[in-house]
Amino acid sequence: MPRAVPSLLEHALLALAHQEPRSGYALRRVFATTPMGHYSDSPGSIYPALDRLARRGWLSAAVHGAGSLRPRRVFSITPAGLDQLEKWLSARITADDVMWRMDDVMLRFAFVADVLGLAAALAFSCDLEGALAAHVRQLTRFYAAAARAMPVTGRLALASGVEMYEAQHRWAVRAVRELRAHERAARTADRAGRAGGARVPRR
Amino acid sequence: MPRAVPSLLEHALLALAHQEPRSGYALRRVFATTPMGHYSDSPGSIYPALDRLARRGWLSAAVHGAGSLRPRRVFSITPAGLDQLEKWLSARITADDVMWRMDDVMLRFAFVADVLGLAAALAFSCDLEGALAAHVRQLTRFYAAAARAMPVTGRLALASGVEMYEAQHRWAVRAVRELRAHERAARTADRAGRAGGARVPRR
DNA sequence: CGATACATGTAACCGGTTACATGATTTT
DNA sequence: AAAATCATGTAACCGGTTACATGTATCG
Repeated sequence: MPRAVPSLLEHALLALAHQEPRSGYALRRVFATTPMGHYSDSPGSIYPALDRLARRGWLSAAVHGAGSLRPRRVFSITPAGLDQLEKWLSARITADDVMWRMDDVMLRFAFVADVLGLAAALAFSCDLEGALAAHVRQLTRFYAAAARAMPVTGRLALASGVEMYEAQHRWAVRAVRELRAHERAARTADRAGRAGGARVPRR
Repeated sequence: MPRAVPSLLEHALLALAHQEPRSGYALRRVFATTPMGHYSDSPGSIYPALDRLARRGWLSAAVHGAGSLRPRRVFSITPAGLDQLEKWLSARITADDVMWRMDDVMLRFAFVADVLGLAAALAFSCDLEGALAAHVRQLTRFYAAAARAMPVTGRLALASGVEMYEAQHRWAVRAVRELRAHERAARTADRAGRAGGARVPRR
């Protein structure tokens, strides 16, 4: 019976395997060389996670060099895995998500256009922008009420939290704008392509 | 033998017990009602953590209602606990800290003035400001190199990371400024106090 | 040939999550 | 008296961390 809530690391692995089939080591390198490393590298977490995903039927491992002492496994996503990935990526963003699980939200954001397309990415961003705006309002109220009673650095630490969310919100507004522009560009290219004989490539 | 690296939750509990002796429930409530909840509330983590801290001799538990079926324990910090707390708070900030452990850094910041005083808080902020500036430069370089090859939302997600660090840095600059002002005010008050007969209270 | 990077794993440990259990006090 | 809230805990589960073990390919 598949676990109800896969870990962030498992989702990240699923999404990376969706981009292209990769070996365990190739996956590790992604975590080791990009800010994705926040979702934890180290063989001790990745190889067991890959095993779990394979056992659940979300990844399939093509074994290269089956006879040798060190067979290499290259992981690809399965239809069931893609289902799970899409389910994860298309879940609506809740107030709890932005309050407690921004790491998960941003990981989802990083892959949403890849898997679900530009329109879904745009919807995701709009949702996110709204949820962030609401959370900033709430946090600001909390700050106004609590700041007076707090010692200097405690207050500053709280202010930092508020400002991080404000920055994240400004970013979300820009993300919406950029994705809209992208969509417009894609539509224009599409129309030009159909009108003029598919001269502009879609990718 | 005490663990080498206490968890964030343990440090948070130590710091809160340092502010004033508190019961397990009172501590839980702090986590449940403030953004400190990010360091995890829930009895299943807090009570065992308090047990560990008491076993290590960093907290001492004053038992109220010893005979009853539900004795209450009020935790205070011990000299050994204060040692540990000071050691944690006075550790220099490294590049790794800002890259991988900003949650720990900000938790330390929130308590540093409380435990070590304003001067230490100011030094901490200056360090932090410098480390953040360096990290922003590094991240910006990475972004410039990687952005071109990335899909839209992946690039935007990365940009979000850069902007979060930039916002954190701007905050740090302001924190330094505010703490300097605070120190100046404290010194002035002190001088006025000594000159005019301790009329202005230090706290 | 030896060092280094590539590549894959295992196992012990630990702490956080979730869910459950229970008693005391206050409110309706 | 029932319900809600205050208050304290326990136990199973799970996954990430750390450290270790080992084999393969490449390069100077």
